[in-house]
Amino acid sequence: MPVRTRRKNPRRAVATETAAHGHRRTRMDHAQELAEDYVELIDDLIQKCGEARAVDIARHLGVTHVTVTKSIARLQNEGLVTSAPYRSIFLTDKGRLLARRARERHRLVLDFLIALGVPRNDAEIDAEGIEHHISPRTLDAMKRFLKR
Amino acid sequence: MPVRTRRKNPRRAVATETAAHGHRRTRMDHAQELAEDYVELIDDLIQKCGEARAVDIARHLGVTHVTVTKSIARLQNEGLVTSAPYRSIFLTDKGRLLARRARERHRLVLDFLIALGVPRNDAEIDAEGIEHHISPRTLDAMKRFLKR
DNA sequence: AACAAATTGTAGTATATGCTATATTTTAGC
DNA sequence: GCTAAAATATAGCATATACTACAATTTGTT
Repeated sequence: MPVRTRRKNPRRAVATETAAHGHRRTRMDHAQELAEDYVELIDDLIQKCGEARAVDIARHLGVTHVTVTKSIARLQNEGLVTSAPYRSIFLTDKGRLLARRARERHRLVLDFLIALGVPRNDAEIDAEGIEHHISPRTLDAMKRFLKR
Repeated sequence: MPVRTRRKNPRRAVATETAAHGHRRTRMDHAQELAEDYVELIDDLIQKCGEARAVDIARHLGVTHVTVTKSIARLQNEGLVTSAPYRSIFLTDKGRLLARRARERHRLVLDFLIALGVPRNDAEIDAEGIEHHISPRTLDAMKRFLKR
């Protein structure tokens, strides 16, 4: 008595490959997500407070300072920030570029959601997660919507 | 020579707490994300193929069967699926409910992006990531947009 | 200058999610 | 029934990201 059926479906194979591609994109989005959040926040803190400290980043993200310290170490390995023990955190040119791109995308998604009729509070929270999953085509569509 | 400035800003403290809340929501979204993707896919496979097998799930998600096996074990611990060695995977009532909710949200976000003017291919990939970061208010706004 | 407070660093732990390699079980074909 | 192929399970490894506890350093106050 077979406990499962076997089906051969070449068309479904193609659909599956497409879906797999989509899921891989999502995982890649996630892998980049923390870096984008950090450099964006570091950029904000430098502009608003003159410097970025681990304690401020931790408060902003709702994690412990240990999590921030370890994350900063990884970002330094990726060439996005520079930091030294007990010193402020700085962005590299690469980090600043990523921060700018992230902020632009964040700003656009936020403006779009508000224009769509989402209350600002909800829009701000949702934009935080949505911004990392927007392809250029979707960004373009949101821009067109904002211009109408 | 101080290496950083100290600023006291009560209003900024409130803003930081709000931001932290937003980031926590995003992390909670992520924590739930894999479960939603799995139960939605399992539901799809059961409906379209009569059964859900690890090998099909792995292909669809673009991961190895080992990753699926471990993830299924976690979902079973969460009461979302039932599975036994070398046997098909089934959804529990709880899992079926989550799958339905996830699919509805997925469908809505996808339709919305297409209506917005995003090419279907991009819309499908973006929806995969976006669907997990949509609050009820944003869902409502998308529904209104689709009805216009 | 001394001391308290605040911040940062280190060690260790935990879970999630991904992989390779290999073993085991089930299914399909002959 | 036997064997090959396919699917699944297990072991071990890796990275990311989160925490607690405690130590070290810096900053602020007196």
